[in-house]
Amino acid sequence: MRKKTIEDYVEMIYILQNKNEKVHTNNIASALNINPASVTEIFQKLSSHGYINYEKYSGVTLTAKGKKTAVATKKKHDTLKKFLTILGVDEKVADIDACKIEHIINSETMKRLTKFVEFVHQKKEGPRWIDHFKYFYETGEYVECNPLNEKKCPVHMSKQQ
Amino acid sequence: MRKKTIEDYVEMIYILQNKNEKVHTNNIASALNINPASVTEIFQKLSSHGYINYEKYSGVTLTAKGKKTAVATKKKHDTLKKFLTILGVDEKVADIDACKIEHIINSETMKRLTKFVEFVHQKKEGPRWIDHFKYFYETGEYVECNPLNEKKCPVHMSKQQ
DNA sequence: ATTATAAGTTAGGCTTACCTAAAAATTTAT
DNA sequence: ATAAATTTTTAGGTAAGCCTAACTTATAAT
Repeated sequence: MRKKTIEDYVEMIYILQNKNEKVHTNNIASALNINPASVTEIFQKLSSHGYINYEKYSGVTLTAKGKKTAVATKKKHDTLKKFLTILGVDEKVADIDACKIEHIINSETMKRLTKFVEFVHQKKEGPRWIDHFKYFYETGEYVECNPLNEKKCPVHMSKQQ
Repeated sequence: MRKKTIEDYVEMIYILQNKNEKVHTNNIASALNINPASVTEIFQKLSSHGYINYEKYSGVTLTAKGKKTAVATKKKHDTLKKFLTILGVDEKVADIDACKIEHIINSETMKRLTKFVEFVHQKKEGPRWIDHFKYFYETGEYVECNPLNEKKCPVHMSKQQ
């Protein structure tokens, strides 16, 4: 697997912290599939960078700074996942991709994607064009359609059975 | 800058190869902002993996395998960039992000994005909802609109002045 | 309370992707 | 055709991010 970033670890600590009070090397090690000894090193690094409170042998908790980073990262993750899901990407794949993209994406781009997700969610049933996109994706056929002849439109017909 | 992948190098060799016949260490070194000595090592690695034809002191050319990888990578890059541009991301930013995402994105996700770009480009003026998205992005206001009352719609009105 | 077990840490090692400095090969200028 | 300049390679070094094995501390069982 790819080298993990500080964000990966902080995010995972955040997730685990919401289950148990403190997070221990073994929790992280098994969650991220690395050696507990490596987690100790990572704890030392995260601590020296001010992301966590760390006392030897007693687990860690996030500092304010760490929590801020974690929340921001998780938010990016969730938004990316939603975004990919809107396009029809399988949920598991969307999750994997979100986890990679969240660390490298530019904040401007992220802002656009966030707004896009908001935009799509304005109507609870989602905009009409999404059905058209999915139809295009499945069949390769591009169908023009507007509210007037929706009844005649194969995209929406198939939905109405 | 981020660690470069094999794909980064192969892609860059491909780009430079379309200008000059052969590609030399210095070309890559200055294009990717790394030391020429490092490029020699990279050439050795790429050669041993069958991506390039490499003879000491005489530059490199892509093998069939290398070219295939390069074309595939560049295609991903271009599609990602187009995709982000559709959402309104600044061209330079889109380029930077495309260059990172192209190496990590899942092929299923890539397929969706590719289809999405095709979908949007079916109509040369682009679909109506994009204007609505951009309006939403700028103003925060979500405007419902369909072809019937387009004249009354602030999104399209502002376009018609 | 002592011992066995589990969890966490340290020390030392490996690999990768870079680097610098110096040596070797090639190209250019006279 | 030789010397000078440029390009490329080699050799050796560093930092990051992981590893294993051995040691230390903490926890649980009797």
